[in-house]
Amino acid sequence: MEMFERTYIEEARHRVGERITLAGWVSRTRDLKKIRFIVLRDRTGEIQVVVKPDTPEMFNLSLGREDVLSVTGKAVESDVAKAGVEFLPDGIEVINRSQQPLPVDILENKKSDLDTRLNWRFLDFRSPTTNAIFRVQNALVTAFRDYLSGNGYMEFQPPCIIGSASEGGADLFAIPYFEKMAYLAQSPQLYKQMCAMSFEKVFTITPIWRAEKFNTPTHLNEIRQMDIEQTFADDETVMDVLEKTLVHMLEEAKEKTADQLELLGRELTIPKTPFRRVTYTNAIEMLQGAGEPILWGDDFTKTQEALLTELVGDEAFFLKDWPGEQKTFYAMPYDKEDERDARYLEETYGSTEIGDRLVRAFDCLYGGIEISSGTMRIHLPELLKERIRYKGLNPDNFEYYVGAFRYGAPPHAGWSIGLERITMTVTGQSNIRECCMFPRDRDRLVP
RNA sequence: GCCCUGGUAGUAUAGUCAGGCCCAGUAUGUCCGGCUGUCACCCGGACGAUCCCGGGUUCGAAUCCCGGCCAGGGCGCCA
Repeated sequence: MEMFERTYIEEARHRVGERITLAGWVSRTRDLKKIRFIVLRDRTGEIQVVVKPDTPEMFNLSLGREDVLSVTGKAVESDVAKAGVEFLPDGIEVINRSQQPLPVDILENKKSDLDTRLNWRFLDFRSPTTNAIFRVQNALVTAFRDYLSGNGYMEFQPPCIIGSASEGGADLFAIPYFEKMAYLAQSPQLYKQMCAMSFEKVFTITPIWRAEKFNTPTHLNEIRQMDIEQTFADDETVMDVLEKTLVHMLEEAKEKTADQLELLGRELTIPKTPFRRVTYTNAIEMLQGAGEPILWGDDFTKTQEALLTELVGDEAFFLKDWPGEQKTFYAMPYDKEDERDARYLEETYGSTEIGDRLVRAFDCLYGGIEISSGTMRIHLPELLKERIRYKGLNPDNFEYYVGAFRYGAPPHAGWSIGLERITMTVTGQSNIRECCMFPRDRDRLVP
C-alpha cells in the first residue's frame, strides 16, 4: 500500500479549505440521483463526504459498509450538512473491501444480542456503544496509572503462572508446566507484598483467574485487577489513597470521555472525599432495621449491598471493621491490648471486647456494588500462623507466604479494584461481558 | 450446580399457550432499479430460514413430549 499523509477527521474540521487525505471506514452511504453522501468514520469521528455526478469515477464507485477508503480533498463549511462541516473529495481510493452483509448490526438499528456481538467482537468494537465503553475504560486505566505514578508508586509486573496451589480459597486453573503442575494466578497478593517490602509504594494492573463455576452477569473467570500495596500503612492510610485515586479516575473519565458518557446516557457525579466510613456492625444494624433477615457475621448479598447504598445515601462509601471469619487470614486483627486500637474500639463501639472478632479490612461500594476491597496485612510471622490456624488451615502449607515476612517486614496495607466491575458501574452496564473486550466465562473461550 | 425464560433468513423479531389456515409474516440488511442536499434518506423489485441438535407422539410438528447443547435473567458459589 502506498503511504500517504493522513489527517484525522476531527482535525479536518479545523482545517477547512486545505487539501488533505482522510482514511477510514464507510459507515453508510446515501445515494440520490444527483448527489451521493458517504459517511466516513475513523477513530476520531465521522464526516460526510459529498460526491456529485460530474466525477463519475467517484459517483459510480461501488461501496459497501465497512469498506476501507482513503479520500483526498478538502473540508468545507456547510449550512446544509447537520454536522456543519462536510468533505468534498477529488479522489477516492478503495484500500480494502468488506464482505457483505455484516454479521452484526454495528449501526445499532436492530442491536444484535450480546452473544452474537461477542462472536464478532472486532466488528462490535466499531458500534458506538461498545466503542464508548472501552474508551471510558481506557480513561479509567490511564487515570489510575497516572495518579499513582505521579504520587511515587512504582508499577510492577507479577507472574501469572504460579507454582503453589495451597491458597485456601478460590479454585485455581491447573496447567501442565514441563514435568510439573502449575497454576494460573488468582491474585498478585504475595507478589505485591514482596515488592512493597522493598519499593514501599507499588501498583500493578494484572489479569487474574478464578476457576469458580459461577454463572452470573457480574462474574468472569478472567478479570483484570488494579492493585496497590504500601508500607508503613494501615487500613485508613490506603482507604485515603483509594478514595483519592477513585475520584481522580472518575474526574478524568468525565473530562476525557464526556462524549462517550453522554452517548451511554451517563451523568457522572464525582463523590466527595472523604467517603463515609460505615462499620460492618453498623451496616448490619441498618439492614436489620430495614427488615432484612441478616445476622452479625453474615456477608451481604448483592441486593443487600444495593439496599445498604440506599440506606447510607452516598454514592460511594466504605464498609470497614469486618468480622475475621468473613475476610482472609492475612487481614490484621484489632488488638484490644494496643493503646491506639483500644481507644478506637472504645470510641466506635463503646467497648473493646468486639475487637477480638474484627479485622482491619474494608470494602468500597460505589454505585451499589463492591468495586474494591482491601486490608491492613499481617506483617508478623507468628500472628500470621495463628490466624491461618484460626481459619482452620494448616500453616505448613503457607510457609512460602509466611517466610516472606521474616526479614524485616514493615506494617503494610493495600487494596484492589476490579477493572471490569468499575467499568460496569461507570458506564452503566448490567452485564460484565459488555466491559471486557474478550470475556472468558464458563462457556466462552473464543475469540 | 439449581430455578425461570428462550433458541425461527446476515441481524432483530412474529407465529408456539389452544398441532393443519406457515413450502413460515414483519423490520432491518444485501443486491438491482428509481429518486427534490440526504443525514436511521425515501420509493419499487428481488434475494435470503435443514424453524438449535437428536429422538418420540401424531394422518400431520416451528408448535406437544424426552434428552442434549447454547443463550438471557434469578440464586448459589466467590482471597
